[in-house]
Amino acid sequence: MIDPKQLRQSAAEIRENLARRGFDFDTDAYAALEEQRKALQVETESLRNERNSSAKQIGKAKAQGEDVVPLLEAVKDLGDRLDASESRLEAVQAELRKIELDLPNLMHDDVPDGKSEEDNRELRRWGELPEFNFEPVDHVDLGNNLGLLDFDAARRISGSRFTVMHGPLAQLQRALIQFMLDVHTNEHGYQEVYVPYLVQEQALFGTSQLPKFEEDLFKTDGDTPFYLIPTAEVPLTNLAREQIFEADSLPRRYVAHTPCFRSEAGSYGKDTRGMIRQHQFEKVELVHMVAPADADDALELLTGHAEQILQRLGLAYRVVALCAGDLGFGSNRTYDLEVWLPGQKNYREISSCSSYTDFQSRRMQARWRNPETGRPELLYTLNGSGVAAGRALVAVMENYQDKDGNVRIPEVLVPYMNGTEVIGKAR
RNA sequence: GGAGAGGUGGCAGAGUGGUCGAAUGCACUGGUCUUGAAAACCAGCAAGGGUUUGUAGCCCUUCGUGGGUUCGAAUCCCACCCUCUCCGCCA
Repeated sequence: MIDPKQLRQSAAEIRENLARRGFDFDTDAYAALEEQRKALQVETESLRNERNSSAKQIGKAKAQGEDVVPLLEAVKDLGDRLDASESRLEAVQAELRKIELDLPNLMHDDVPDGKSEEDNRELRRWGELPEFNFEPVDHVDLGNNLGLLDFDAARRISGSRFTVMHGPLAQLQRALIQFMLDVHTNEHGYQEVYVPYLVQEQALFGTSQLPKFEEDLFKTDGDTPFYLIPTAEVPLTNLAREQIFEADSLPRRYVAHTPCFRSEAGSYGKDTRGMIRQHQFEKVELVHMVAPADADDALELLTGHAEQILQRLGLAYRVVALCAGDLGFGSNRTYDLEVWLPGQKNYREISSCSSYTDFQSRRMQARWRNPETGRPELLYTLNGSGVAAGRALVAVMENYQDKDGNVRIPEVLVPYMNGTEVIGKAR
């Protein structure tokens, strides 16, 4: 959520900033509502003030044994006037809130112009593209041939966009997760956290998946429904909900491995082959909570931590800065890591690292105590995949295949595979 | 699932209809004292929002959550949520 105060004071600049995303902010409608809000709020609060002071007067009079009947007479209709004023105020506030919750975040000045993915700016590449003296196949063919990837079974159990993996392949994904967690906790200074996979509405409001993107989420039945987390960003970032952190406890860096659940509504026909886009996938997520002045550095650091994983796995990738049109709803700035997939002869997103400024923390009331002012102020949040385990598995399979259809294990993972160096055909 | 107890400020803990945003203690911050520290003493110390040039002043809201009674609710009534203890069940 954008600061409502800023929304009132600099509506024109905000509209321009959001227009770069292709978002049309109707400032006139907002200003009109805001004018009503102000009048109604002033009126409501002064009525409440009146009520409070007369109640005190009555109390005082009663204590002194005076006749309170005339005083009661004077406040007879106050309650009704207050009720009317309150309900009009609430209606206007609800409309304002609806607009505010629908507004995407302001963008960083460095976000490149552009409408779609094609306009993203490539920042750098790392690694040599692997060369094969045979025609490399994709992970689906590899997995099928090895007898370790079973989309048929997954379809019988759960339908499309699910995967069943067997033996060493299942183990390889676990090895990847374990490796990533070890690097981030032992070398990058993250605290590992175990979090709930089912969360309530307010958590998703906090990180801004709700109210706008409900159709992307799986939801349970019941009076107080749960949502399955689409990313560990939700529970991790909400650790700061309604908290005030001391300055010396920042930055806070958290890492969690969780499964992620996404309905993928609206992506019918996209990435239907293989396990690139699934309803359920494993991810290692990184979250930073920082003082505002440190946010720019934190994004570089966070991205670097995710890059470390790909580098140690020996996977070629590139880093792109998302353009205005491709930027996520709540993001102020995003770097995507795209890994090279020989099976697709293309770079595919494997990590997305975003800075949210105070967009999420305002919704969560996540604060820190600024020593310069002595007051609680909103902290800044960042998150990024470090990295998506399902896609990392795909990348390892495709990049490390040989002409016989075996998959070599990257050196750093061998210890996590009990010494196994190659995955061959199952017998 | 059954029985009981309870949810108040950073923590502990008073408060059962009226000047209560809330006693007291601890913690914390500043000061006095001291060579320094401790102790003692003095003072300060919740959050959100509105108005406003204002981190000044004034005002509103908040005692688990939501409703109700009342001129007035932390306090009374109703519903819900959560925590703890015991019993049952259970990975």
